[in-house]
Amino acid sequence: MASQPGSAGLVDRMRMGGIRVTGPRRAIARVLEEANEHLDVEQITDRAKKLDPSVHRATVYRTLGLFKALGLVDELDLLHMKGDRHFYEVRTGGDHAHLICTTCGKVLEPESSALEPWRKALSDQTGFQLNYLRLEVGGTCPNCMSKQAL
Amino acid sequence: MASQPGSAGLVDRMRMGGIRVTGPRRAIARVLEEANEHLDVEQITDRAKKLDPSVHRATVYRTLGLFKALGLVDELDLLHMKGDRHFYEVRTGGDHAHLICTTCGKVLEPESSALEPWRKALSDQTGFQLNYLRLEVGGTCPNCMSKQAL
DNA sequence: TTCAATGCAAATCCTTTGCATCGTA
DNA sequence: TACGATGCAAAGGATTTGCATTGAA
Repeated sequence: MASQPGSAGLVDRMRMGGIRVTGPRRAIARVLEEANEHLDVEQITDRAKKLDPSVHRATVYRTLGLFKALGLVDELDLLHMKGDRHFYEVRTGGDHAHLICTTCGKVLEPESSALEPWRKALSDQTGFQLNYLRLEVGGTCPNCMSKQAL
Repeated sequence: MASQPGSAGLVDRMRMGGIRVTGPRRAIARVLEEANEHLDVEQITDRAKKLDPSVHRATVYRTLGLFKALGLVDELDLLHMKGDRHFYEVRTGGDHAHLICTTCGKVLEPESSALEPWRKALSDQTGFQLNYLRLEVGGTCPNCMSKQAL
């Protein structure tokens, strides 16, 4: 449990961020924290409604925008596999890549700490202060490859 | 997977891909090849119209979709800096990152050949056949940082 | 000649916004 | 209590699609 960005729950992090903790926000936060996959707005809305039926889609958009601005969640598009929907995940401490099978849509999240030296070098060379890294890799998973071979 | 991804011009690569070479496609290809920045659909349409006034926005969408499917171009969103527009660039041989200043919007394209070992390891570990890599890094450029310091 | 490609306009899909009301701090 | 947050509905913007026509191979 690192004690930096990803240590506390979203509700606490909302308070730290200085925004109000409301019913809809609790529901959305819980949905995100309990998700095992990457959810899009529609999925988040549906699940949040089960926790609090009053949650409206517009609120989900607004809340995700806020969470994103506070650095509580990251927005992904997973290479636009299926339309232009965006997906969300709780932001944890470390960078990680997203490895997407462009055939079946499966998503893996390999560790990418090996990129740290590269990142540091990039910062040194360009003078940029880096604060966000998104790495998405597309390919074909072993399972889909064997199916294609048939 | 044409012979050498970045070797031939888009028109030749269209032929290799087995799609017809039409006026609108020539115009769009030329716009992409002559662009120094990353263009969105609107910009591509505007510029293509100067070469061939009949080019319609719908054709640009269809053509970009085809080019993407053939691996001739890559689609980027540059971290959704300005709305959710997508940007396009001609696909060359090697991977490269996109480094985006989230304050002024400037985009750099640092070499990322240093990622090659990581990519190989990822492929070995997961069994995926990798064919696409998108790396987008957000930060603040030196210029914007000094302005903020004031 | 043939069938892919195109222009056009309408349809879709995703996301944002105006406004009156509600509820956290 | 005050002001941020929300629900609802309507607006907005980007992208896609149906269809008749055009044109590359």
